[in-house]
Amino acid sequence: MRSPSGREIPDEIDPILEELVRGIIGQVADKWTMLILEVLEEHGTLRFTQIGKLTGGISQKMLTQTLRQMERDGFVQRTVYPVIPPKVEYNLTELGRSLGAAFCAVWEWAAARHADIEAARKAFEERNGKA
Amino acid sequence: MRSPSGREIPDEIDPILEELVRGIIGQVADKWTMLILEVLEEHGTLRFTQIGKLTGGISQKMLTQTLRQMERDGFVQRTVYPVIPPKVEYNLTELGRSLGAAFCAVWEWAAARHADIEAARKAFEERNGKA
DNA sequence: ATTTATACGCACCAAAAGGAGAGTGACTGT
DNA sequence: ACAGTCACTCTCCTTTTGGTGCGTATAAAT
Repeated sequence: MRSPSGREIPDEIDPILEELVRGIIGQVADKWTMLILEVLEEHGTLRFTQIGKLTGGISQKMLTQTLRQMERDGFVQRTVYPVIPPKVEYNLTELGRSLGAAFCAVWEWAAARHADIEAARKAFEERNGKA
Repeated sequence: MRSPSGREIPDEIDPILEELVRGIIGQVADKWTMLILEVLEEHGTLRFTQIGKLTGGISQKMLTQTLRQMERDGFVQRTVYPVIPPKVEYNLTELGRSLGAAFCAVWEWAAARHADIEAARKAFEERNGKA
């Protein structure tokens, strides 16, 4: 089967896989996850507070939560040094890096097409905003 | 600048573009948006209630809301036939189809790597679940 | 006269997400 | 003795999200 655009669309999608994939995308597309992914890609290995500063505006709660999720999913590696005061380092795993690479396409699409989207929004407003 | 993975990372990202792109991805990665994108790709032109049935489990409120958003952003075209009872048809625009294509990479990544993710989750549970 | 069908809008409510700020444990520097 | 550091955790509190059910217009069908 082919879509009107001509590109291939899987005929039947395994619903279990679909559910799982959707879940993953949902998490990954999360605001903080993407930001953290970016800063870790740029800076390599970082510790907790550094990530917090570099992402900017994230609360400690969200930082911990997001980092835990990413660790759980195998995107980041968490290294604890048993010193005092505590020291914990975070860095991307290969899986995490491959995720960033996969999302690059969406990034590029959004960068290439955002003008079209904004134009569509303007047109929409004009049609429905004041009418 | 290059990431440890060797793939190119944009050096400086325009924060305005970044914000916009993040917003778009956030919306698009939404559960219902993705589902509707899929059914419209598969079935071409559909009307309101048909989309509701095919997506399965969506409330009318969310269906309307998501569809409006997609129309606003230029992903779907909405055609109203002034008949009674009302008839409204929806179909993807070229922009909508290109969006689906862009997300394909993420889909494929998730499909290819979901086993790794599940393994990571299991390992994580074993480390932290009972310990 | 009443029911049915369609594509919604609106008001209300429950659940979830997320922010703010205080507390913790143990050592180190003053 | 006492404040400072780090990586959290815990408890409120507010905001957001999403579901449910009701209302609506109008013509055709019963």
